[in-house]
Amino acid sequence: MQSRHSAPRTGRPRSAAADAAILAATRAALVELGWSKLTLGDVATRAGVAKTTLYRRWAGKNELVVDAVAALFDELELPDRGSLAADIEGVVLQFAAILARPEAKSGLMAVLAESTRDDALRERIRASIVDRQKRLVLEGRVRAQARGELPPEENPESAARTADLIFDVVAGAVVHRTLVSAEPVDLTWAHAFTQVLLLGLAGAANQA
Amino acid sequence: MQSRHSAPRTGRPRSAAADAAILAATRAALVELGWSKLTLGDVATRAGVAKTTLYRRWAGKNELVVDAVAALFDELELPDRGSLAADIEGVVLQFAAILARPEAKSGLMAVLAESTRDDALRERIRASIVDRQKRLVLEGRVRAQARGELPPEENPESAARTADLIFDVVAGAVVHRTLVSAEPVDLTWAHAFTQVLLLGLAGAANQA
DNA sequence: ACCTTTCGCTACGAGTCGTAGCGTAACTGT
DNA sequence: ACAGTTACGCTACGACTCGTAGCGAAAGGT
Repeated sequence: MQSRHSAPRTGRPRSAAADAAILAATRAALVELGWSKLTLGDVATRAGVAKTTLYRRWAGKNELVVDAVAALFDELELPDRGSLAADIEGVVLQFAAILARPEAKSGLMAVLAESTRDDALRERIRASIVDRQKRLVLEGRVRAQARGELPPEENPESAARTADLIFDVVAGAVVHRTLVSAEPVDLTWAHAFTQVLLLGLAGAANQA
Repeated sequence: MQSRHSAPRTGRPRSAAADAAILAATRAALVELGWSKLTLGDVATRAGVAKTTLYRRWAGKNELVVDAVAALFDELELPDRGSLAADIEGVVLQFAAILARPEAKSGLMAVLAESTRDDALRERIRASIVDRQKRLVLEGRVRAQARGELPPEENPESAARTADLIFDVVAGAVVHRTLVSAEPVDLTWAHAFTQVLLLGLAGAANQA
């Protein structure tokens, strides 16, 4: 991430191990303490680095937690289960499994809350977390079109709007179920949800 | 809320005006500062009360913000627009209008984040905010059944599961659209969303 | 009048924040 | 090998917030 400005070629390089240790320590602190009681000094101690090192790399708590949580979403990928319905179910379960982890819950929601007052933070979240999920929606559609389960899109503009709608519905429902309702996203729920979504989209396409 | 233990009949009564001033000051502080930079001392100053008064009534920042945000959801009600689809659209737009306010965004998300590590807080949120929304789903179904738009439920258990699913999808999608995608819930979106939801539910009911 | 509870105010130790300064460590180009 | 450059660990610091305690005064009930 910080290689946006090509790294300086001279001087002592930043320790990649320290980066990993800090992010791991941040996640551990999120699990034990939650967002509000997490202190940067504590994270530094857990990671075995000096507090100043932490401040040299991240501007503050928000940015640090975004990076720590973003790593959790690296494992997200679109499984090929043979049908569009099964693919969606797989993604829902995968996403839910990540959200079930306490560090993901408390960390992600807290930075989202802060992002309402900080556009730069929202952009960081979008780039490192949200877009990674959105990509799955687009890939899933392409794959379903290749299978012949979906017609090729006629109007690219309305296709983009539909993709956005799907994304908000899927991610929103899973997050709400996990976080607000505090009930598990199990096979039963994922199946019922997927069915409603697919039939709704099919019906809307027929009516249009 | 604090009348759970019937108020003591003797001594100086608590000032109701102070309660209102504190909650209003909390919302104002949320707008200006956001969650993380909101301090109880600042809220007390804004409300014109002593900091100690604040601590006598609320255990901490979490509980205070929950009450302050909960008041925003008092205006939620189910409009009678003639059809199930129109009713749902109305609720979606109403809910979105509340969520669009900055104090609702930052406050609600922050306490939700904290509630992942505090069961008592989650219960408080559920009682004072979430259930008020959920009630609308149940009322909407009853009204639609009276209109003949929905069949009377056969299995009360599956009916409860369906209501939970609807609730998570509606609330989740609106929250995600507003907060994560950071795009407005306008008439176009609300209409498209409602159509997908209703057609999906109808299709799922036919297949069952 | 008397009792009870709340209120505003002040003061306090404890903890966190983010930064500065310093000497040392690690790596690069000549 | 050596000088230049950057990262690191450590310590110390003022500023701020936290949550609580103690006090006298205010506001109500009986």
